[in-house]
Amino acid sequence: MFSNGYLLLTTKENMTTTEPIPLQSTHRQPLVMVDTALFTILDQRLCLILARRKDAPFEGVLALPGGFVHVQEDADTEAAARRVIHGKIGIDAPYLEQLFTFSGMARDPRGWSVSVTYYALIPSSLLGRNDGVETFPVDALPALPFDHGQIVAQAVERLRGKATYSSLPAFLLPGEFTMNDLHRIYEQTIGARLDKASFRHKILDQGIIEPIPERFRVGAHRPAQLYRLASRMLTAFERRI
Amino acid sequence: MFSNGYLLLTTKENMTTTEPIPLQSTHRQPLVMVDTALFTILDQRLCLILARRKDAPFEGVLALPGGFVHVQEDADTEAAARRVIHGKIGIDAPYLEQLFTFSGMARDPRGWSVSVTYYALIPSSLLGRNDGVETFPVDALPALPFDHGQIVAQAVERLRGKATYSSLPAFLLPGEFTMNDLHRIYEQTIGARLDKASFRHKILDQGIIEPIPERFRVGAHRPAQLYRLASRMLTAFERRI
DNA sequence: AAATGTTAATTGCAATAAACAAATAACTAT
DNA sequence: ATAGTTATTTGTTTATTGCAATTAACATTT
Repeated sequence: MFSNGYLLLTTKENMTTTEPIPLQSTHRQPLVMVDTALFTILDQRLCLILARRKDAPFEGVLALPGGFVHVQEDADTEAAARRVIHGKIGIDAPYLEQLFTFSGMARDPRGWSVSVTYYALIPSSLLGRNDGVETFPVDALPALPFDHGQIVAQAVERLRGKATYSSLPAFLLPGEFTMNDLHRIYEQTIGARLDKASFRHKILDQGIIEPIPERFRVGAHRPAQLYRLASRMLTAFERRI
Repeated sequence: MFSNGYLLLTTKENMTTTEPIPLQSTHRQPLVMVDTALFTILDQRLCLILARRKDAPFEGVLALPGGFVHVQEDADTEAAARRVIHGKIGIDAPYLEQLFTFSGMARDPRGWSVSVTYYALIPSSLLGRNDGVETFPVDALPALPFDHGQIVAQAVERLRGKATYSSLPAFLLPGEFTMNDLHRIYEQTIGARLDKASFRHKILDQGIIEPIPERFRVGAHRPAQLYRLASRMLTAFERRI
């Protein structure tokens, strides 16, 4: 059957030649769900988007948006996460990344379960009015059901870890922003002070943003150069905006 | 029922007061398994431990050690991974970390599945003789079944990413090692040349290892100081060794 | 015993990057 | 015009890193 030694990846071709194996685990299988930590910036503070649960357990309680994985419909758990996010706040997240998979007996009163968690960065400009959706600064969250507190803690840690040396926080901003906007966002996500001059150098050297020619934000001060994410930083999705 | 507003975490206490909710997902649930990428150093090369599969599909083919999650027995997926590793090579992995959760229709001929993957670092000194277990340099692997090639690629990437600024590679070494041993391991895992002097400085400044007083490795050269992982770097498990 | 070879460990210096402090620029509002 | 506000730049100082050369402590060979 495997005369060529090894098979690399199960493609659709060899799936049809492989007879379907109805093998089931001899053990009861857990529930598989996805939960999402959605970050945004409001009033220059790093915030989390929470939604009131529609079903038991914890019906009506604020929690991370989540749901079961739909084996028939979802291509994978990331697709499930996108579906959950779209269903909850009506938009596609510009930045979405798998965080961690939580599991065990204790996390859900329904029993042993697995939750594949994702975190996403969402510019507040994309947020409309949504029923049952509320935002909270990450340093002033309500108590959360299940192990969602743990999930949030890990999401914040990951975001902070990545923010220091990547373009991540820029995804929390709208298309145009000033150097100071970006500076504030980085300070918020990292949770510490950053030197303005050094920050400017690092960001520009890395080439993750580019100035928009002739575009400035005016006000009671020297006009501020407007920047945008460098085109090479954008996903195919973003470029379409 | 939730008169105090919110519940933080589902503890054993409130699990008994919460009536068991036999709620099931309205959708068919996927198979949940764990797969492990086990790294070790042999002949000063970064290697991966593979095992021949005992069951269909791909029976007899070399693959990442893995298995189904046992809802009854496993505390969580990490416990399942530890069980798999122990069953396969008979030891507990000194360093074990969750890598990524792969999912979807295409990865397993049995249908839609979820694999929570882990990677582990195992000093070759702990490896005994094991039936059906073989090691391969990561840059000379056989073709692998399922999506295991992808899993390995991601594991190597993660290891390389973390190695640069952490104590990770030190877990691939036995209890005592020289600065040169460590230097070689870092070069292997990172896959690039590192300046010896700078390396020495960085490692010692970070305090991830400490010299063992009065202990040297002798040979046809100036005796080399022996080091060990600084005690604060060790897990509770490691300290017992 | 002296010379040689080998690897360990240290040192010095140039290049680079980061942190800190301050000055200057370009406006608005009064 | 002047004061106020924020943007941007310019130095100066302080680590960090990369590279090359040097010294140390042996074993081995002659």
